[in-house]
This record gives sequence, structure tokens and C-alpha cells, in this order.
Amino acid sequence: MNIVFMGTPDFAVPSLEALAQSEKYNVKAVYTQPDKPVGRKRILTPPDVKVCAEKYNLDVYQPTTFKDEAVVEELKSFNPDVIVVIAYGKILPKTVLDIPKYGCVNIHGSLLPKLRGAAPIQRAVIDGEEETGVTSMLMDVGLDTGDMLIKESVKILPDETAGELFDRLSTLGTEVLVKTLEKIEDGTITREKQDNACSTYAAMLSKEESVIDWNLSAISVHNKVRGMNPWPVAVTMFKGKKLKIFKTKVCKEKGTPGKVISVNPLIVACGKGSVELLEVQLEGKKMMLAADFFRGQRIAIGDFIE
RNA sequence: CGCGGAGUGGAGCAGCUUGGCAGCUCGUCGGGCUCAUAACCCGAAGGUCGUAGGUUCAAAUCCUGCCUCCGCAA
Repeated sequence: MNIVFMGTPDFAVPSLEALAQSEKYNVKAVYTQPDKPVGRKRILTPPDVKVCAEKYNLDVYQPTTFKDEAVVEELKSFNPDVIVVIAYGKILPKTVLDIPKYGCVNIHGSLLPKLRGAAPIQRAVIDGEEETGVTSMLMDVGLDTGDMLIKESVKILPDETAGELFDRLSTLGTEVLVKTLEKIEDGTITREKQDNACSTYAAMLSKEESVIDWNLSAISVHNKVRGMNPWPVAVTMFKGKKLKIFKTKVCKEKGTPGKVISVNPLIVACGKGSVELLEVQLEGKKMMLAADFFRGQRIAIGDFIE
């Protein structure tokens, strides 16, 4: 089976590895986003998928657009039976969707039609969902609106971060992909239309919304902290400086929202209940345990965090 | 040359402006108190103050180069 793989971040890597290692699949080409300058020094960094592809000596293509006819022709030349798309980060036009014999299979990190869009995994955590999953679908021109093929669900653990859930769903996504491809190949795959009336949209996360509102309930704050980890990370202000909060624990103690009501452990009151800060990072400093933070910063009960 | 913060015993910080025998909160080790303890009391060990030079009678502190870490921006 000829396959063209399209993906960009680490989430897509296990799936690519599974395909690259399998005898049944012939990965003709790997498409990924162009290398991008990263960090303070703007070092040109290849996407995780590219690094993985090179490990298996697969051909890598990094077009900036599919509107270019030459790019589409090149893609056609691989004669793909299926194009596998996982977190590629580009919209595929109909001219591309129509190329493979069996269509374009996408692995999406939610139980469609819920949480269509860019950040389904993080949104599930932020929204406090107790269950989410992975859905494989045949892509159409809409945003995650294609017919569903296989769906698998998982429980979201109470203290799980988006990053941890990412890892689990990445693995589950690989299993779903393999199953989906097998069924496509032996003709036993079934398609199910999405019920648009039940759909929700998971917008991309932004730094703007990473600011914690201490007036919200402890659960809401905790969910935000989890869902924003590892990026963009929930932030608050402490003595005029930005304080990133990586991990928290829900507590019952009450107090004025934003007030430090305990130093060891370090507990901050919320609109309803409170949260214990477990791992934080002050602007210009490294991430550290709350115990180290309050020692160095001389935090006292009654101090406020905004 | 994008803007900015920081490198000080094992951890997190202070000290630097106004150079002069390195301090705080913990941890560790030993001892004590206690039914008991992550609590309390007594004592101890542990630091070429990132690195290379410079100024000076004297540098963690002032000046210069370099390395590393981090926040913002992108």
C-alpha cells in the first residue's frame, strides 16, 4: 500500500514510526511544515516529524502551499493509495484530497463531532471533560467535518495535563490509524456521518487566555493549569512579575480570591475553594517546586497573587 | 547586534548602588526534648561567589571578553 504521510509535531511521530516500520506500508513521501526559527536565538529547527522521517531515510517535502500546481503534481507522482494526515497544520484543498485512491485519512484528538479544530486535547482538559478520545476520518474540505471511521475513547485523569494526555492519545491514535488502514485495505471499513448539530469547536490556545482568573472556582483554575501545560502555560502575576504555574492541586480551604492562605504547602484562594501550587516558574527563573519558590521569595500568608 | 532577568555551600534566595574577614530560609550529619513527629532546642560539616583577564593595599561587589540558564518578542 502506497502511503504519503503528512504531519508536523511530536504527536504525529509514533504513527509515522508505526508506518515506517511496517512491511505492509510503503511510505513514499513525508510532508511536513518548513523548518522554523525557534527560541531567542532563532535557530532554524526542523519539525519532529522531519527528524523522524530522516531517521528512516524517508523522503521529506516541506512545501509552503498546495496552491502551486507543481507541488500538487509532485504529490500525484507518488501514486498514494492513502494520504495519512496527522496534525499537519495546513488546510488541504480538494485537488489534494482527490488524489489518493482511498482518500485522505486524518487522525483527530477528540471524539468527533465534539472539539473539531486546532486544540481538541487541551480544550478537553480545560473544559474539565472526563472523557475524550481519538477519531479517524476521511477528510473532506471542511474543518474536521469528514465521515468518521473508527473512534476510541479514554478517560481523562483528574490531575492529568494536556501534555500527558497528548502522549496517551498519540499512542492511541497510532493504534486507531493502523486499524483504520487495515480495514480500508480489506474493504471492511464503515463510514459514519458527523452530526453537525452536536459539533463543538476547539480554538487554538493563545497566551492571552493563559492568564488565570482567581475569581473562578478552584476546579476551573486547576483545569486551566492542566490544559495549558506544557504550552502556553497558565500565568499569573506575583509582585509585578509573571509567574507561570505548571501544576496545581485542588484544595478546600477558602479565602479572598488570589490571597495566599498557606505558605507550606503554598495555597492560593480561588473564587470557590483554593488550589495548592506545586510547580511554578518566576519570570527569568527556572521552573521550581513551590517549596523552593516560597523560601527564595519570602512569601507570607496574606500576600496576593493576581 | 530584537528587549529583559539570572549564574553565591545540596535547594531556593540576600549581599553588589556607597569594594574590606560570605549571610538568610531550608536540607544534610551529630546530640537533646517528646508516647511520637515533617514540630521544637543545641551543635557541626559543606562555598575557587559561572569563567578568563583588568583596576586596587583589598573584588561576590567596579571594568572588559567569553560560557550557560530563563522571561518577553518572533
